[in-house]
Amino acid sequence: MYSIGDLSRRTGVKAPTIRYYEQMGLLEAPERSEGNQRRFAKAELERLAFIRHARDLGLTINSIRQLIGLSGHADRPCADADRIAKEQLASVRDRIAKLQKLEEELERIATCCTGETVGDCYVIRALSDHSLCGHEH
Amino acid sequence: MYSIGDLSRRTGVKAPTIRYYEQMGLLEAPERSEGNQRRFAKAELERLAFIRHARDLGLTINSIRQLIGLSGHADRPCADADRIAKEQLASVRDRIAKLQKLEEELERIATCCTGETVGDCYVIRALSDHSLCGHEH
DNA sequence: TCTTGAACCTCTAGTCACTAGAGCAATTAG
DNA sequence: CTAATTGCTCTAGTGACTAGAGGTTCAAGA
Repeated sequence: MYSIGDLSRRTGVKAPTIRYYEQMGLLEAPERSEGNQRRFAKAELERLAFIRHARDLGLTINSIRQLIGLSGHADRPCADADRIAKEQLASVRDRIAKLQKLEEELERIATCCTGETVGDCYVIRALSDHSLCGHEH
Repeated sequence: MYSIGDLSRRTGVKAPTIRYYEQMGLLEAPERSEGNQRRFAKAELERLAFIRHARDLGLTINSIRQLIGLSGHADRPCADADRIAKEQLASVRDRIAKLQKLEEELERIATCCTGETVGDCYVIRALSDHSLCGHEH
């Protein structure tokens, strides 16, 4: 039996966040002590590790809820779980591509500023004038 | 003189978002028609394009407010503008690095699932078990 | 056994950058 | 002149937490 603080230390998830996950239905309401404090079993520790891991991978609370729903039915085809992971992968790749364009452009903007005052600052001119951009966005 | 809809079409920023920017102090309160509708001058169109561009680059509303503050004083050194751009670049690079780790891991997870049912689904096992990860996160 | 201080409880509100909707008023095209 | 479109303000919702108030419980030392 772990207190919320134990769980927090073991998983690196802050206590208010654990309560939030419970509220969002990712964790089941745990047992309580006589004084109404949460007492978690090992299964909950493992589930929280799962949630933490999935969040680190960028899955939304909703996706995680779906995965938890799936894992309750070990006999069902795993195509859904696979689909969720693939969707997540696609979205991550998309975000990377967008950020790389930004990187390129910010690089140009931030390294080309040779002006002494704001009046001739390349940063500000580049932000004002889209035509200075290397590409569309 | 542009209506809010004109401005929206010209900059690709939705009308409610334009009002929001005004409320946040990024745009000055524009003139109004007799019937209390916003009428924007060309300067506001340009400033909105600036804001749009900066938002596309991932700058926060706060950073943009700072830049707008700077650009009002064309005689001040542009080191601040430069710093804001550099900070932004660093944060973008950071995000890219993190996402690339995720990509790697999701790739492994999503392409290795050969199980037929959730019970032996690699996706779910990998999410539960951090030790299956290729690296720390 | 008592006491102290840390950890815990619930509840509300705040964050960011919008977005959606209700319920009206003004403008514009035919 | 009328109908359709566009605009107005205001409130509330989003996601995933985080912070704070104001109170209760627990565990360890004296």
